[in-house]
Amino acid sequence: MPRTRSTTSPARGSTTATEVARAAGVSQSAVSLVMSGKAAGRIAPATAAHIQEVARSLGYRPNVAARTLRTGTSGLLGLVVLDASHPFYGHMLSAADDAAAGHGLALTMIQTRGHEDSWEQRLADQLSSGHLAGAIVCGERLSEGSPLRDRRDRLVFVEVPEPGMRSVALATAAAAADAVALLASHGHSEIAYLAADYPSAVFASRVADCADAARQHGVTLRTDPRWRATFDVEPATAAAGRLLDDGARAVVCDDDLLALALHRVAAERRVTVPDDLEIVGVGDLDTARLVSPELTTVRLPATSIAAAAVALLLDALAGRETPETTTVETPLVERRTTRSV
Amino acid sequence: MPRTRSTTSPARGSTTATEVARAAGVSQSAVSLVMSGKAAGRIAPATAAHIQEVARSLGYRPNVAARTLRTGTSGLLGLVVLDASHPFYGHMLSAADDAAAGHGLALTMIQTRGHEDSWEQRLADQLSSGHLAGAIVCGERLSEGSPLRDRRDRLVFVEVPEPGMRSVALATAAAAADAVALLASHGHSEIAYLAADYPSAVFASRVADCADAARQHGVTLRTDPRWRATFDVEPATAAAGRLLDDGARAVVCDDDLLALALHRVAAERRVTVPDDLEIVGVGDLDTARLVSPELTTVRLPATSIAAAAVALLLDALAGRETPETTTVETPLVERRTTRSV
DNA sequence: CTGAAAGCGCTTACAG
DNA sequence: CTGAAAGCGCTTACAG
Repeated sequence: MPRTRSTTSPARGSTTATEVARAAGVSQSAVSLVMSGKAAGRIAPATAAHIQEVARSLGYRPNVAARTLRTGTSGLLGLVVLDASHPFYGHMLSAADDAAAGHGLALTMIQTRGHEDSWEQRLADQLSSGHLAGAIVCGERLSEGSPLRDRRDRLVFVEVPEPGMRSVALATAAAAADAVALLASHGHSEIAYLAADYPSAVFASRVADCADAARQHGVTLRTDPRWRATFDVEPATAAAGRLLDDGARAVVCDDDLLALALHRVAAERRVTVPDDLEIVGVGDLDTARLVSPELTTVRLPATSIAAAAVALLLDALAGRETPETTTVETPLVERRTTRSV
Repeated sequence: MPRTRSTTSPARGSTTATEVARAAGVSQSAVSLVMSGKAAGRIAPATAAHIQEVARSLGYRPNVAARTLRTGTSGLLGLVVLDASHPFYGHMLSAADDAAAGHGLALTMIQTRGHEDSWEQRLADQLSSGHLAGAIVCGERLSEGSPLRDRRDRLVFVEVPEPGMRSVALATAAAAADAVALLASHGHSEIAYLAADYPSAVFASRVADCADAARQHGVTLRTDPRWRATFDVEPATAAAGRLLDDGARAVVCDDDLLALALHRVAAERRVTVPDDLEIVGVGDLDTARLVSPELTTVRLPATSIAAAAVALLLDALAGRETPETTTVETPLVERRTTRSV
């Protein structure tokens, strides 16, 4: 007579290893060994095949919570991004998921937009609770006394390297220098900067790179609090409008979405691009090639970046020693919103 | 003398409830009760406060794998989308994550693009293994004999209702009718359809809706295998070019990205929009308003759709009875790629 | 109000 | 080659 299910235990529907073992006439440990691919040399091939068959016919799937509890590491990776609805981060998500899936891992995300003060704690909690095995942090740096400071072995930083942590750095400083050099060579003595209105470290780093480049080329980089906006269409077009009102003729933008907003406002006002206004974006979103004239922009190759970040994180989780920083090239792609000579 | 850690157990760093209990001088069950918010009337307030304090000082986070194993339900929801890098699905991801986080749940995704034949099995496995508590399926229908058939209580379908399953339906048929009516009223007797080259059910359903509407308006809806493309820039612009070569003057597109590609090709060829070519998209991506002329399109409100889907899924998981289908309105937004009379 | 104990479903030495 | 057993860290009746 089968044991009555204890009333303490919650209702559950799935087949367990014990049930497979009973049906196959073997021990539960034999089932476990076979299912986890550790049967070689420990279970007779015929027995293993029989177990496989019975497991298949019962639709058995090892319970991941039990496995995680027992082994101490989960199969979930976190990806911290500003906003999953931004096409670049969408690409990162997509590519990181593909890369993780290739290793039998799943991906979950943490959005920082609107959670600027809490994402670090939330991520730290998810790491402490064993929910996440590790995480990739895009575009952000750690705050003073961050609860993530001592998580070196479980974190990888992307876009803005974090000292002492594994990082995927982007060569955007070189791209910024190229952009500034290009605009300076067209005779601009002033370059305006259309900035993203988010506290993420990545944007602070982008203006800084441009300012450095401007200094080297003897050109002025102008910034203004009124030339800042989130990526939403209305604020972005409004900020772009103010920048045009203020007479900008050469503009570098924190992001393609901002560049596209400026592009749009220029078209509306019949400002000729690139003759009367030159625009450089960052990202090389698909849309950069769907507007006319096509956008000159700094290409951020999401697929390579995501692959590098996942590889670095897997090394970290496996305790493998790796060079601390991987650098990904981010070429300036000259298209039609800058003049060609 | 502290007990030596069993050599069988894997290395683990985190604080456990037992450690908190020891430090606080109470039982492990008291700690559990307090941490899960079930202390009211069971633990003296002073004791509870003390436990809270000790837990906080030790940085204690309940292990989620243990909780999941014990309670039988995980805190992870799945979102099945064609491709996370598509801005609409990026928005869905973003909004669904916000909605889920509001209930203490996390979100993970499953991409169908490139995994047309395996996503159902993969999702079924993740459900069976207890990895996912439930999932939201966007734009897809179940195949014959799908392993997901009997998962009614854990699934919600979005975009294309699945018979017998909880669904968030979109009123896109009405929008398609409006679009066709608009174009017909401008004197077009033929409307061309620029189609998405993915097997997802949602696209099949969109053409079908347009074909129905065309029939009702005595107008011909033309489709052609050469007028199909994925959302990548090159194939999309190539297909748009063929459609223009073939003389289309009024075009409905499966997606804004396709509409934008057509918009781009038209600009390149100096085809005047909307006078010589009218374009209707689907999605109302941000970019629809960043091109000039702005795109007429069917608005898909990702935030409402995601919120409705998460709400329905939570009802399902809680065993609450709900109406099977929630319908979200998807208005046709008339902008400048269609004529205004 | 509090604690001891069972048990969720696995993995992994260990004994045979 | 195989099985019995311990134990991962919780939640939850149950007894006091």
